[in-house]
This record gives sequence, structure tokens and C-alpha cells, in this order.
Amino acid sequence: MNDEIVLGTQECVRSLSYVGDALYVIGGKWKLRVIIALREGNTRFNEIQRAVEGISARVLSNELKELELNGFVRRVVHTQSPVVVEYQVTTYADTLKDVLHALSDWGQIHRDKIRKGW
Amino acid sequence: MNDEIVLGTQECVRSLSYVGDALYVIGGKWKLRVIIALREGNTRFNEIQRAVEGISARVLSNELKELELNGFVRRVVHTQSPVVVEYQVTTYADTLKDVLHALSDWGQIHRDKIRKGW
DNA sequence: CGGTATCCCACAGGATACTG
DNA sequence: CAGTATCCTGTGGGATACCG
Repeated sequence: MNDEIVLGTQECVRSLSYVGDALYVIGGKWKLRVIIALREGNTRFNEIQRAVEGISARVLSNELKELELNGFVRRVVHTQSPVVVEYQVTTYADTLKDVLHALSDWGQIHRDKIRKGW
Repeated sequence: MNDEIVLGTQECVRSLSYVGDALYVIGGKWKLRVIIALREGNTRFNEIQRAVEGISARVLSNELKELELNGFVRRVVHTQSPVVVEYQVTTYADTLKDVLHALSDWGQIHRDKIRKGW
């Protein structure tokens, strides 16, 4: 088995377009980070903002709306006082598990490479 | 085995930063697409440009330079006439294999979801 | 707490033209 | 073919202030 050549040309062409689709929804600087923070167990707005270092309230607000539109997040308002807003990851966000793992693993590989000075 | 809860809090914190690192180098609209095109077997500048739909020469040129800086690509000039410039993926780019697969698989999942109207 | 409103700007990246 | 040069625009996103 040669696992260097993992994709034939046809598969690559399709891959190119699938990856394009993926990047379209989960690309950008913040989307995946916010999802990770949510999966980490953060549900409240300010909690998430603290978890995702560097994100502003405005941007977080926008990201959460988009994530909701794309079915990754559910916004739940508990109307009993005190009124509490919760952001819950949906099961659909779980489908990103492999992507998240792969990226995290690779980030680790890359960081090591940098640290060792190549 | 509960594979819904895949990461503990500590792991997630680290994951967040690793994914951050990863996105820093391979984030953006074009990087992964260019790498896929290269892995697909395209080596010449115009070939790559044709494979990566929508990318302009200016942007492709920049992306290739950055990818070279990050060790994903090797620029080889064959000085025998006719002079030919080739872009070769390095073995380091192969470490992205899992990321690419995960993204491609997920893109497919997502496209299906959209197609079915959720 | 959970946001919104405003203002602002750097920069990714598009369009087009041109070159050795 | 393999780019570079120029010019220009959109928008992602930072800073700050404010609100119920």
C-alpha cells in the first residue's frame, strides 16, 4: 500500500471543490475557534469571549449568528429570571470532530517543526 | 466508549491554540486549494492557476511564495532550454494529508446536508 | 450580562495591463 | 510561459462607547 499517493486525479478535483465548500462555511479567522470553545463547554457569551482570546464582542456576535445560520449552534434564552442566554453546540457541530482533530494534530506537528528550527 | 465527548477541558485549551497555529499557516482562501492542486500533480504555474478556479496570477504568485517559505513547496527552475519552472510539493506537505481528507470529507457531508434542504 | 452602534483602516485579493 | 506592476475595492475585524 502506498499511502503517499492518496488521491487520484479525479478524487482530487472533487476534493478541491469539497474543501472549497468546507472553507466557505468554516473558514476565516474565528469560526473554528468559537466552535472549539463551545465544545469545550463554554455556553455564555462572555465565557466564550474569554475562551477565544482576542475576539471582540462585535465579531463574536457576528460569528455566533453565522454559526447559528449554518446549524452549528443553537441560541437558547432562558426566560425565567435571571434571564440567561446560552449557546449550545448542535450535534451537527460534532460532524466537525475529525476536522478539528486533524487540524489540532497538525498544528502540533507544525509547532514542533518550528521549535526545532526545521 | 463515549466518542461524543472527545476532548477534556485541558485538551481543548491546547487544541484551541494548536488550531490557531494551523490556521495561521494554512488559513486563508487559497493556501489549501493550491496545495491540493499541487498534490493533484500540477506543477507549472499556469497549470496550477487553471486548477485553482478563480485565483489570479498575482495572488497565486504570492501564495506560492508563502507556501515555499513555510516549506510546503519547492520551486525548481530547469535551466536547460526550454527553461521550465516547476513547483513541487515537499514531503512536509504530506503531513497535511489528514487535514485535507478531513476537510474534504466534511465538505461532502455539508454539501449533502445543504442539498437535502437540512 | 449580552450584546449593538459607530467609526475606521489595513490588507486580502480582484481587474487589468504589461514584460522577458 | 511565468510571472510583475498598478490600481482599486470590499470587508474582516479592531477600538471605543454605549444600552437594557
